[in-house]
Amino acid sequence: MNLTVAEENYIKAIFHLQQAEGNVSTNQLAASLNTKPASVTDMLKRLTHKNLLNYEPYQGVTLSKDGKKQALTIVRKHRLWEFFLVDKLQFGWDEVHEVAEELEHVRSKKLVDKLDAFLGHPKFDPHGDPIPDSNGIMATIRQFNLIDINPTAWVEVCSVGIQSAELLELLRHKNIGIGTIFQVIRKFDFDHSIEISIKNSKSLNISQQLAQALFVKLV
Amino acid sequence: MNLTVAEENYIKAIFHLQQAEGNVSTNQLAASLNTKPASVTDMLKRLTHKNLLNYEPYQGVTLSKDGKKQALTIVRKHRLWEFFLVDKLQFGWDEVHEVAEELEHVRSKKLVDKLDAFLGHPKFDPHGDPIPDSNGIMATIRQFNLIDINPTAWVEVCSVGIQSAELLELLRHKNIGIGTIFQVIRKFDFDHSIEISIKNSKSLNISQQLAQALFVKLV
DNA sequence: AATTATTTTTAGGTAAATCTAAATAATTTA
DNA sequence: TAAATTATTTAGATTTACCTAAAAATAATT
Ligand SMILES: [Mn+2]
Ligand SMILES: [Mn+2]
Ligand SMILES: [Mn+2]
Ligand SMILES: [Mn+2]
Repeated sequence: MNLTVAEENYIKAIFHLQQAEGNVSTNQLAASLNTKPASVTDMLKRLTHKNLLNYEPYQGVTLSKDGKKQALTIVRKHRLWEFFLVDKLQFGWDEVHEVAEELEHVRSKKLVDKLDAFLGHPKFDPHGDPIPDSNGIMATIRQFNLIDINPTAWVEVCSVGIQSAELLELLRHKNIGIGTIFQVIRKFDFDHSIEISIKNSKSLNISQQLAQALFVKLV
Repeated sequence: MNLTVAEENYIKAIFHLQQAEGNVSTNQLAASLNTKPASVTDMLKRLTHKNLLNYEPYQGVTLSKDGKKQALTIVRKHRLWEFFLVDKLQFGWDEVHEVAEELEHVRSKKLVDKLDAFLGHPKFDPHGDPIPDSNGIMATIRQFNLIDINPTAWVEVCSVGIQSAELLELLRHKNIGIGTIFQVIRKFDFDHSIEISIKNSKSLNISQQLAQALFVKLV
């Protein structure tokens, strides 16, 4: 069953929204897709008719088993292309989302799998989000917000909460990226800033705002 | 002025058809785009209104200056992606057209130019067709059909007239590809087959059908 | 030149994906 | 719990990109 670009965008949006909050509302979808609630209702009916959603009028939606499978192949394509753009074409990770938003709709199983192999079967995209494999299975690691980590713990940066150019600029300046390993040294109550020490390197200060944008795993 | 996928496909089809025969007819376009003449007329009006065509009812169309510029950026994208698929992802050149048909519509000047650089600014696609540069300029070499070359001439294969898997299979078997250099030794009147001799290698026979599918330049 | 055949356009219609405005359902507040 | 507010759906339009059937223009044949 072949989906249109619009249908795929809806499926993907529902997938992401339901991760965070279970049942997804019409208004949430309208906001996330930059469209109007009335348009969303139309589309929900169409996707329900195609058995991709569990939809109860006025009660919001979730993806059906089929819908979830579709969503995972779109997410896989999106993240593989993002990896390609950053790793091979030298895009900054703040520039790739828009382009990947189009590339994710190119239909060719062979293309995706060959791209995956060409890239060396990456497990995470440039923002640290896991890439589903061809069976829709993706790594799930226990992530914590840096703001919640206590001193002396060693951690590895595994994703970012925001993808702005400004964040990227700051991280580059501080020499921090996905995969960087460091130890939390101290937390300051006054401004909630954090002192960290990057593996064999000098220690540096992380502001509250920055800490809130960084997700790490314990190592 | 941003074109839809359908509009881009029309512009590109007109570009290719007018190369061969000047004014392009409604029926030619309908055949080439797998659609109906009535639909073509509709679209011709829309594209004319956007100043991309010179269209005189009942007299066929050609691209305007603007239309030609648009066409060249689409052709550039199509051929760069084909090169990418064959050179980096190991597709056979009979498999790439369909996928490139979708990839060519991804809108990002930056993407195209970075892809071009990543690929090493290739001048020809896997079928031997020239790739326009970012200004729309492409190499033009004087090509001849192998069937028209006379004995003792040295030639280099520069493109193929057909892109079938069957042709690719045969060429691989004979160890011939784009760039292969050989000498035409003899032509046989009975079956119009040709004896050729590949540079430092044994001589071999090319059937009439094969010769008609190969385009070469004199070296 | 008149007839026939072919090509192209027009007329009228459909499905997808959007919209605005109005109606209805659900939730919150007083 | 009744009224007010908010969320969602329905009704009715619009645009794009197609379609079929019929009319009109052009080209080819007697
Ligand atoms: Mn998208
Ligand atoms: Mn990402
Ligand atoms: Mn195309
Ligand atoms: Mn090609």
